[in-house]
Amino acid sequence: MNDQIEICKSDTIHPDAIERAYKSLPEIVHIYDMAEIFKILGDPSRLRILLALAKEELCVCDLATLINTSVSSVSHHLRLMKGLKLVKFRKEGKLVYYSLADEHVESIIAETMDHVTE
Amino acid sequence: MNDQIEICKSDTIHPDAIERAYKSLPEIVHIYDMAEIFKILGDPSRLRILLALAKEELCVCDLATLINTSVSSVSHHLRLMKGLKLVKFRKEGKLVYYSLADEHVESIIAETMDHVTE
DNA sequence: CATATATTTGAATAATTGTTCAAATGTATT
DNA sequence: AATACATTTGAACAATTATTCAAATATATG
Repeated sequence: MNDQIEICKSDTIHPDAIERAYKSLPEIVHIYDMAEIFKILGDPSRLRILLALAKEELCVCDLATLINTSVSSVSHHLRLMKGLKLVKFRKEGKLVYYSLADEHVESIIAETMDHVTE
Repeated sequence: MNDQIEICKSDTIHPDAIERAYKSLPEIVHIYDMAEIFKILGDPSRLRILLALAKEELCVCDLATLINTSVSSVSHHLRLMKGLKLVKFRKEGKLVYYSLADEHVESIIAETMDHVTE
């Protein structure tokens, strides 16, 4: 076996604690879903977009002006966030208006803001 | 200028909305700090480590067994999370026990869990 | 229909990152 | 001291990703 090189010799140092912790873990699929969301939130440009949308409904062009990047870049970010249901949109003529999909996004960011400002 | 190719022609489609949104944004440094935290949370292995530590204090070896990866990999993850004050540790002989640094981490993950399970 | 503007999309590139491997460090035990 | 085991560390590699550029759509207007 390959594992023995890296894995601890005494395979289970605290078997009971491991067992309890293991049983408390959410379903693996939910863990992957959460990781995907956090990965999306882990980019300053996207965070700024979401924070802006928490305050105002804005079109793609507004967002590009606001965070000072290309329209294309903003559009790519919005596509990712649409995919994870973090933002929603409505079309009005040439323009596409984006806004937050639900209040969870705000809560998650607010909680993290608390963490970094304390 | 280079900008004119990508930036919208009508530089400000909704100047008032942009202004309001801009003023509501947190300081840029906090946005970058938050992004760093989310980036760290955006990995399934690290999420599992944090979720396990939310339930039990565990040593590096326990964590490696629990999430079925190498000790080295776990150690690298823990180093990153230590750096962002997401986990804390105490040494006891050969062993190093890790636990969550504060309850914010749990709240952030819990809020996100709500989002993915609804 | 032709033009103008907003948005989307796909490919390419540069940068970041998770894991592995090998070696080093720290701490007990014989 | 020497051995054993837990943990850390650094370098290397493969995979992922943010941005840019160019081109394609979509929608209004002259």
